[in-house]
Amino acid sequence: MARGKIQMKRIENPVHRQVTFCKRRAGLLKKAKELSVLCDAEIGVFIFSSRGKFYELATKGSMQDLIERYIKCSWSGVQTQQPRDKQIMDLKEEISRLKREIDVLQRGLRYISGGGASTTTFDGLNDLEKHLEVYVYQIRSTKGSIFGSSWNVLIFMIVIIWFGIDSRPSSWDGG
Amino acid sequence: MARGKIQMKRIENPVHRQVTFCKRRAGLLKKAKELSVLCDAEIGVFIFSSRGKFYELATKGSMQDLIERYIKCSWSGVQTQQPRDKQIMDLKEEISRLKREIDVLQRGLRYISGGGASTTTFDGLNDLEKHLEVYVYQIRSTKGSIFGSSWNVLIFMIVIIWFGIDSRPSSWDGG
DNA sequence: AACTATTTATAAGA
DNA sequence: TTCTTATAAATAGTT
Repeated sequence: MARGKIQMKRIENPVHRQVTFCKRRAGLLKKAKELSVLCDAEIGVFIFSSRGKFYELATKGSMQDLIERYIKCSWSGVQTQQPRDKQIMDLKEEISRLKREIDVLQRGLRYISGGGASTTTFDGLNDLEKHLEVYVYQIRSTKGSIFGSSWNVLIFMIVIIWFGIDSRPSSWDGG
Repeated sequence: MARGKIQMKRIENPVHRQVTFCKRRAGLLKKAKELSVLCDAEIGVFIFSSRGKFYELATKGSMQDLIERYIKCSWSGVQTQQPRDKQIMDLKEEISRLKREIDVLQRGLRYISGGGASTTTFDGLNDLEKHLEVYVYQIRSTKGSIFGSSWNVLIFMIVIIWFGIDSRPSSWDGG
């Protein structure tokens, strides 16, 4: 990819092949980590070199977990899972479910703050203004961009942030 | 990597995250294939998206073969159970945290709809009230970590979701 | 889905 | 190997 294009076929010169293997292996693993971090994905990579050397990467947890999950996704009939492994997977599924729930709310927040409503909506709450801030998140509010092209859902939110002096207000047992 | 650098952390905007996921997933799989071809390596990649969708690539043969080979190379023994117990505890803690987060939302909802504020605030939006739901959500305080014990900030939101007639489920990972 | 301005990755050379 | 650097690729923000 530099100083000239290369053909997409096996590099015959063993020295070049080895050098390229090192460089591109590092690049691939870096890209995998980045994807995992940026997009909250779980990624596993194995690489067996032509001479049998082995390299691996598992983001978020172990390769064992990833393989178990892979097996669950792809070979659904296999009975090899231990109860403990099943428990871990169930817990992870529950976490996913809860995160999805929160995600919906975040989408709504972005919708409303991006233009769906304005702060004038808060006129009725002016008496609190001394200790209020209104946070606005920025996002496009176009129908279809947030919910994909498939939901006709509009979400409005009012966000009131109350800065208390003490740790918790009595009417709200927050923690 | 273009039109500006990005921070290497989870992309919070779900739309941006999805777009980046699609682009970078394609890029990662392409790089894996290239490495395999150029350097005669055998490569397996799995990707689980945050919404649970699954993508894989196995160069030269099946993923099953790769996994068998992986197991031979590096999974000869079974790991001790202690790390697994710790993992289970960590997962349970995360579930607790997420549930607390949702609990706060529910309390906020009751608070707002019960007395603290009323839907009359939304007079200007009454025309939308046909099919609405109210959600409440809490987001991070300005002071510390999300939902840590040290927040003096409570955030109330009212969320009104309007379901349109031709709603269909959206697909995040669809591509 | 396309389009670019930029950032990254990297092939070749030192 | 490792560093450098010219260039190819990938991709973030935008349309």
